[in-house]
Amino acid sequence: MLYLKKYFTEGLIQFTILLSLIGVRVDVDTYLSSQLPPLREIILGPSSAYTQTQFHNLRNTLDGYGIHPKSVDLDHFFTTRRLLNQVRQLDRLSVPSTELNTWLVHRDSETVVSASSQSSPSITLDNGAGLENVNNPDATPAMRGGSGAPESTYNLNTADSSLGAVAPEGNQEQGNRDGNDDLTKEDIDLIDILWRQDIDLGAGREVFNYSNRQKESEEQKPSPQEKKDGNEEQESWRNGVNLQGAQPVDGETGESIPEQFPAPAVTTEIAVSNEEVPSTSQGLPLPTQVPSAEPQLDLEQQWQDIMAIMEIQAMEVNSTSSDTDSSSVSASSGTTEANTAGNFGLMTHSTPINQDVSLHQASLPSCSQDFPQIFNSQLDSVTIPPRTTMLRLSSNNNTNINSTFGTTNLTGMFFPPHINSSSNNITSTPILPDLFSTLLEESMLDEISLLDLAMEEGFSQAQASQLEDELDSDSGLSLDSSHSPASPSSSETSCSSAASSSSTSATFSEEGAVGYSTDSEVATVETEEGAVGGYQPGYSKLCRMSYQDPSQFHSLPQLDSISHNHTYNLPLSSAFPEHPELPIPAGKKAVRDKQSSKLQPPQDLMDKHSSRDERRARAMKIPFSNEKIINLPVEEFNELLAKHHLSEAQLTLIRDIRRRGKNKMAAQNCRKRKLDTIINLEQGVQDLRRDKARLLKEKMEFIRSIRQMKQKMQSLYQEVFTQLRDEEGRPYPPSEYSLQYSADGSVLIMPRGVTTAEQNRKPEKKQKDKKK
DNA sequence: GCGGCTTGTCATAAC
DNA sequence: TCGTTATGACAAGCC
Repeated sequence: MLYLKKYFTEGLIQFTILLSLIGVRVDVDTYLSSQLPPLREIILGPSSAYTQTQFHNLRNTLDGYGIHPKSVDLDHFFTTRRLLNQVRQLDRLSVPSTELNTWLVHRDSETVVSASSQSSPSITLDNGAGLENVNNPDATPAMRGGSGAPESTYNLNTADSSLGAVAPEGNQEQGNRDGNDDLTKEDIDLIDILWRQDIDLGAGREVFNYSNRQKESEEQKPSPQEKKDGNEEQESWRNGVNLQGAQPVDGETGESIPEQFPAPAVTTEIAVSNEEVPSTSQGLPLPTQVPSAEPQLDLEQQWQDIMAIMEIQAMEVNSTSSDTDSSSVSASSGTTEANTAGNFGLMTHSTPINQDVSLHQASLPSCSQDFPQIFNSQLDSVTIPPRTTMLRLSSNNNTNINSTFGTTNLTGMFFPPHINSSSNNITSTPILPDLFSTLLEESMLDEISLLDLAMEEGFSQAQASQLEDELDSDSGLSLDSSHSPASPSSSETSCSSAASSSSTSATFSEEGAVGYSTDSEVATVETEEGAVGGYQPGYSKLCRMSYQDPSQFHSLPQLDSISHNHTYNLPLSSAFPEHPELPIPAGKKAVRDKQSSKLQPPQDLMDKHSSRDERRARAMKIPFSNEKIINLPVEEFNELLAKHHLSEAQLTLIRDIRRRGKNKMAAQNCRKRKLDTIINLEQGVQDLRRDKARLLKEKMEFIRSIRQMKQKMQSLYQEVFTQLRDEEGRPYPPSEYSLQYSADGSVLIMPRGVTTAEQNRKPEKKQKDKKK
């Protein structure tokens, strides 16, 4: 049950993100209240611990004490909207939505047609098959019996016409046996769940409680009439959806609801709109990933892969920026040729965002040439191999989705998020490497000429030297701006990679942050709290991932460099003479701990993993846990103290524990905040450097343009001067005369050496108006 | 042994 | 006044 619940919730979160990315308003608050630290931190980003918060005030707004006010779990409550906005700004995240978009909702008429048997070139069926293969490559009817519910959510290509969306392919076989309408009750139930999730994203989490619903269904089962009623009920709400119009919109979420075409056409294609109806089911599909061989290759992993690819692509794209721009523009304008976009799989994936993509004609260009195999293995099964059919994008019926995913966003999708994230100027940022290289070249090539120009054509010495300095500084700047090892971008990238890879570990901490624990987790924390008692910047300061047991990461090569194992919470012989232990080297110590743990009684084992205060509390026989002592609100804390008759020493210890515990968390928060500040400052520096580079480039362009104008002016001057004749018809020798421009626009020919004062004194002496 | 890093703790100011 | 938080400083432990 927890298993299902967890994956339902994860899927829902991911689905929510996808919906957000495509512009559908989703109230995440409801869903983010679940305890999913890794996902949450990946999705939501920085912990609230980075911001100063009046926890006392916020506490009153929290529902219960399940989350300690200082826990980073509080993120759900006061950072959701801000982070949701950030998520929406992450164009890169729209890539997975492509996957979503390709999940065709298609409905056959009453007849059940096997996807594989379809001769129609419709991508729909293939997609459906692909989806099934992807999500459950080993899917068999037998297996389906075990996890049929989640699987069924993936099979979008079957023929449950009433739903128009969800019916497992596997169930097609069953349907062949039992008839199309003979989906198992579980299937219908699940479909019901899926549908309700989709149309009512504000639903409580109990909606996803499969067993409960199963119970309900079982209660309904006995009576065929009731069953029939249930079907009618489903039918009714389906109809209700249909009645909402061509594009029904969920009133609560604003999400569009898939169109239901009443006509029993063969392979009726449903225009996939932004609503991404299918996504409805997509919230659930995630559970089906569970039985897959590598469930850890989830969305985050794919995103990280994509990010890594895009970083490479960004470089390549920069070399052919014009092509990129054109293709991206064309893609966004809805006149794209898929083949053109095929070079950029990500962009191609973004195109289905257009709601009028006809999936019947849609094809997803192969990503194989651009995507590593790791991603292909995920994507290819979802996307269809290159087809000759092209992605048809209708531009006449686009909703605001198109405005949301305009050219800019599409452009932004090609570049690493860390580049895009820091600047409002999305389009300018991606060309940074190119810009710098250009600047370098231009700097080198033009430096001399610019200085010459400055000297010759009016630039002061100071200006010239300044320009020279700027050019020099720019050169150095370009070299380190994007490769700074300390830059947040690289850090984030590697960190994200580590985080996503870390997701392969099945033992995620359920806590929000290392060192933070809720009361409900006291038991586990007390036993599991070990080496990492607090904030581990190595893999949590940037990733904001939290793990209880760092040993889980020792197998991860990405984290090899982060092998700190500060066992502060392990027994401290120095602090406790009563437990004298010789210091043991960490490596051997771990081994020894492992070995000794088999022999030691539980009490000793607990001591091993307890903090000093915990052991003190045990020694003093404090009747409640340290977590309670630390985390309880003061009222409850005082009540707790009053309830037990405690000695003065015990009370003192308890208050010390509380003070130290709170201070420990405060210190962790403080350090996090510091780090975040540093990271933000680094980001700001990079932004400023980028701005400086841009301004320098503009300046150089201006200088060049001024130089060109001056050259043009010089040529005109020569042309005019050579045409001038004196009273006798002889040309003026350039060595003796020059043209002077007066303020009123007139042009005077003056003997060289004549000062301006003289010119002012006798302007009429040799004045000749030249009307050009 | 030394230096760097991380974490816990204390003291103190501020709210 | 009390409780809590923030933060600098220090120490301990690990690598």
